[in-house]
Amino acid sequence: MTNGIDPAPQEGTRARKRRETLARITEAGITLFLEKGYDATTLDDIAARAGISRRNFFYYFKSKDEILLSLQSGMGEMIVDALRQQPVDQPPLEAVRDAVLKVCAIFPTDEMIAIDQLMRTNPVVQARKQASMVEHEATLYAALREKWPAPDQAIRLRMVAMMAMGAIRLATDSLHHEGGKRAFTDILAGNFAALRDTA
Amino acid sequence: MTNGIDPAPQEGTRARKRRETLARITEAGITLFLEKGYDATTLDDIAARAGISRRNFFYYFKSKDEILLSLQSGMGEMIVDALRQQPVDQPPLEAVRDAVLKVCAIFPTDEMIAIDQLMRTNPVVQARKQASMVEHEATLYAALREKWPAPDQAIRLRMVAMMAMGAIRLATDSLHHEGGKRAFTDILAGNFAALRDTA
DNA sequence: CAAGAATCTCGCACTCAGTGTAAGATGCAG
DNA sequence: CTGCATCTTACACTGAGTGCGAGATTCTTG
Repeated sequence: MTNGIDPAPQEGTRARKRRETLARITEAGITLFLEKGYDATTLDDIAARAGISRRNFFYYFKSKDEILLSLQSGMGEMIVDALRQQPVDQPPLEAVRDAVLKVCAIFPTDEMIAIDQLMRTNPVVQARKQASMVEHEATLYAALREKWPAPDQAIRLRMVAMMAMGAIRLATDSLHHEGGKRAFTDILAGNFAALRDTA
Repeated sequence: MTNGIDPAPQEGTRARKRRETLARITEAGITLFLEKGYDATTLDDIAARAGISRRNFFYYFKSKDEILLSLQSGMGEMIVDALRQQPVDQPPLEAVRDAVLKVCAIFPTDEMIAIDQLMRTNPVVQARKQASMVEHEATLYAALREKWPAPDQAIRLRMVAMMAMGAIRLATDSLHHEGGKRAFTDILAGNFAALRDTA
């Protein structure tokens, strides 16, 4: 659940203010979404609470749903970073599995459920979430190709990226339907095991 | 690319008119989208061309993007039907592969490219398309469970459904980037082969 | 430090998708 | 024929997102 708001070595006034405003908008959005629901929360509400004009909201986010989407926008890069640190002598699918498990262990399960719940209330948001998974899939595929550049591996690596992101997606789905009985990483590990046994 | 407009044994005046109006709206939409682009086409344009009021459009479609989405809404059911006719002694992934290949052979490649191109022009439409793939995935999973009801197979079958729909999605992606060099079914078959070799 | 560029902020006016309502027209079943 | 469900329309409204232009703030460079 990382947005692009965290660190900043040597940042000037401008960068600091931007970061702060971004954080204020995000917090205002999440709070109001949880309070009155996604659809019932207008951009006027969010802007007022964040202390900015409605017009200026669009200088920070392209659309209302980006507030929620930004919460998981960092995941793609995090997985890629973790993947780069895996040994090369592993089979690709196992390397990705280990990387994904490391990254997902960071996110608190209850927070994931809350955000997921929120996204399910609006079909467009839900759809964009799936689309962002597809983007992460593409990012992951690029990283896999860097690590295993042999051309005859390309199709296989594309499938690996697809399966890995699919495993994550189905794990969040199970998490939602189980309501938190099993830990996220356990479900995820089970999915990867099923993948290996299947194909 | 089947919408719910085709057959109708014993249909009354009402059902016939509804079918005709639905077809007129769809045709008006597609024509205008291809002519002026998706975003530049307003619901007023579509309604005028289809000979209905703007308000009445929403009696046939929930939203503008549903015109495009409806073009592939039948695919899930078609795959499921094809799957039911596969022999049971096959491994699940192979049964799904054969079913998918049969269904996809029906759709003309050039039409698929045209619709796909259209959808790529608008991020929300694109996102909803991915979301509809996820729905088809769920439908497929349900059908797989019917055919192989053993409880210990459940997770595996969920992965199979995910991989199959993923293979289709990545095939349309390749189709788009290659611009029609290879036939769709060839790409798809290649993807399934890569799946089997990988996991 | 001064001046100009780049970034940020706002208000206003506008387009368009989508919804609520209420009233009229048309097809259907008893 | 008559009541009921379906279809159709016009009107008014909310809210997301964009274009524009003008003012303020921060950064950069001479």
